[in-house]
Amino acid sequence: MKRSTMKKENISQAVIRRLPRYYRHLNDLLSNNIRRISSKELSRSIGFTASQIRQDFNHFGEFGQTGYGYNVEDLIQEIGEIIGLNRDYKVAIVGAGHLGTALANYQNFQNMGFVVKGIYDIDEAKIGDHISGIEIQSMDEFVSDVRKKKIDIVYLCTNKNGVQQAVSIIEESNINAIFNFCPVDLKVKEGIVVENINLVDNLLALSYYMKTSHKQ
Amino acid sequence: MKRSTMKKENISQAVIRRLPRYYRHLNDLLSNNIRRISSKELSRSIGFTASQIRQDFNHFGEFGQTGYGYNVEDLIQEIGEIIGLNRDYKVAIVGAGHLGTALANYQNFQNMGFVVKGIYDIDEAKIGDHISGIEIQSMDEFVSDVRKKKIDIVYLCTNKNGVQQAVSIIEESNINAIFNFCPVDLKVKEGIVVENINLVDNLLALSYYMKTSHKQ
DNA sequence: TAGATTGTTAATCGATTAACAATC
DNA sequence: TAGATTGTTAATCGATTAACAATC
Repeated sequence: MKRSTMKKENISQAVIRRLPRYYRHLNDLLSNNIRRISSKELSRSIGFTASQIRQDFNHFGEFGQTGYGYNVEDLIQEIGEIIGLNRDYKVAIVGAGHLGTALANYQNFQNMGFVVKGIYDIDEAKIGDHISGIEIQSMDEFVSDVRKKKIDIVYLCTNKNGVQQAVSIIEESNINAIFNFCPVDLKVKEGIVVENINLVDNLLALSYYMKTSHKQ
Repeated sequence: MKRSTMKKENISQAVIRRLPRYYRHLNDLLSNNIRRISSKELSRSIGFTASQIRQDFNHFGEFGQTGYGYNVEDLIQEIGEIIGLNRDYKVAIVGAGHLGTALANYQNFQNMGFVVKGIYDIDEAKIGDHISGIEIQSMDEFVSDVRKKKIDIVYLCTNKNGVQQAVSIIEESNINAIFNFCPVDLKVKEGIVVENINLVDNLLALSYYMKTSHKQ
């Protein structure tokens, strides 16, 4: 197998969004002790076409072996590196409400190497409390504290009113990735990557599909 | 303006996923007292092309007026109906962990008419506790209780191990919509609509884009 | 009326699928 | 070797964008 050559023409969103699916699915296969798989078999279990699977992988290198298929363990390693899972990430949570609390306790993130190192809020009443063993600090300390702690990512879960103020403070720090849970189209300065989770949008899509599935 | 004729050829996911964006954005415009808008102006503020906006709306009817544009209020009403917001929905939460608690308290869902009416868990220790004023009940009571309460939707937020058992129980009830927060590819019987939220997938996509935005 | 803007058809672009030579 | 399966090019499909006649 040729080593990940990272062609990187310009890989489409569609491809990138499938990478985590591959990663998760291949890990499931491995834990069922399946150590080798063809695109055809993988197609059957993951639900993408074999053609698409081969196309997807080929964006990043030649991971397979003609006439043999793919080594599951190697493939997990390769895709993990492409995604960026060959390291840990330090996380700050901004907004210590119910959602912030849930994310601080969310094991599936920690298991992937995303470790919460700080929690911040503007509400004086909350400061000093602990969530998941971490003390809630004031947003006044945010910029200096995240620099000290070398934080990589913010999980943004303030309420709607607090968002833009929080973003301003985050922009003052050296953080360049925001995982945004506020139902707002965030405006951030260049160089900051934003992944928006808009649960309301998803719920409304579900609502639409409920109606249509009924009818036919 | 012609009334929503509901052509319903076969509307693509891409279009449906934009509907909540329109709905949210138009409400923002209305609260800024903008009562009339052209596809061109809307394009500038929402970020889709004017052409796409007109195409999208035309899947559902003729909502505009030649030479004038669209009436914001009417458009909100129309899109709301298409999404299915002209009614309330009764929700049951399955899994009373941190995430279930956050969702029970999430005002943005309630504001759209999705009202939590029951919370269920298998953990005996939690049963009888209250979240957001609602008593946690045993999953043993689920089927009869959701029928009694006329529940429409389940927010599924058990841990990974509990998922399939929970799904079996849900399938016994008359519920046909699941908003799934478990990082698992759910298998459900036909007729049940599933909207999957996989936060890990989103976090991994963010991780990928962090790397690539750095490099260039 | 003249200008603006829709609804809709046609053109373009991009992503998915099919096909197949290369080769393990 | 024969069978299997990749990597990759070509064909197809679907979604987005452009263009423009109709008309308010």
